[in-house]
Amino acid sequence: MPELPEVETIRRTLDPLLRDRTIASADVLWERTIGRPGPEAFAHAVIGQSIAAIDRRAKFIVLRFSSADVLTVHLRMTGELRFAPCGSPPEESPHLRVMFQFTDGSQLRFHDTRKFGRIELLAPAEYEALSQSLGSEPLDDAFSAERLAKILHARRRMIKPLLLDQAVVAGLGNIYVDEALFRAGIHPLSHSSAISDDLVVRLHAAIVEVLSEAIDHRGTTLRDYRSGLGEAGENRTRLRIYGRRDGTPCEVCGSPVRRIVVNQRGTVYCPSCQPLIGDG
DNA sequence: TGACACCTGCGT
DNA sequence: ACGCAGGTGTCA
Repeated sequence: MPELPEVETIRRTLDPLLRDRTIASADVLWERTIGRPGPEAFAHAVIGQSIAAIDRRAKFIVLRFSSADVLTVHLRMTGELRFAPCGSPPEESPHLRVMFQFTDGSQLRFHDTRKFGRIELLAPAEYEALSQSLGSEPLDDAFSAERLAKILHARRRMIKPLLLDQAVVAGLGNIYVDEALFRAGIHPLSHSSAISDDLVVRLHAAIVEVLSEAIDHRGTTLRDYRSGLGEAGENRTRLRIYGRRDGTPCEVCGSPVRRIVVNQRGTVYCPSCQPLIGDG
């Protein structure tokens, strides 16, 4: 479900609600949701931990405990993290997978229809290793057009799979890659090393713009995504290419858009606005 | 690089 | 009944 803008929106909504709260207990209703250190050890180890900060890295929500341990949440396709104030009605959803109870009676609930989401408790060094394995944060100042040019020109890969690779650029997913390539006028099968510096500048600007706008509109809700307060995002109407059906007219030039499959991901582009560069 | 696995639900 | 879905990990 969520890409960088959705995860960031959840982080922002949860930040003031979770900060300084202390976990009283954790219930694991679906064991495979918990990776390290395993369901029982996890439920025990989080008791008494208090939340010092909530960060985001790539598509991970990162709860930093005052102990320096780190709880990571990856929502994968259908995960949802929701805060429930003290006195909220009990959970009735059959898709509740993990529930954290705080000492003041409020709760943090992890729902996940498809059960792909993962929660882990990591020691500081383990979290560092995870973060090291991920690529640039596209909204950091360090992610410049020059840096993107180095990344693209150093690899011989198709541009779309490259941008989806979290070890290269962290946080992009299927929606925003298609949107950024559309805005930059680059065919998704273009060869990364053949993209000119001028086009890389356009692509860099498109990535930053697409992600920033989506955050401004609190994410894209297609079906499952909700903020930490259960609200849908407003970005869907701003999508220009993602999700369009094959043959429907391009919003810019009117020629029919194409829908293809790239690495098992549905991919929409306009053959007229997005010419192929290199072999693809 | 691709095929498949992990899962459930929804639209056609 | 079938295909498809905001993701990623692991095989050959």
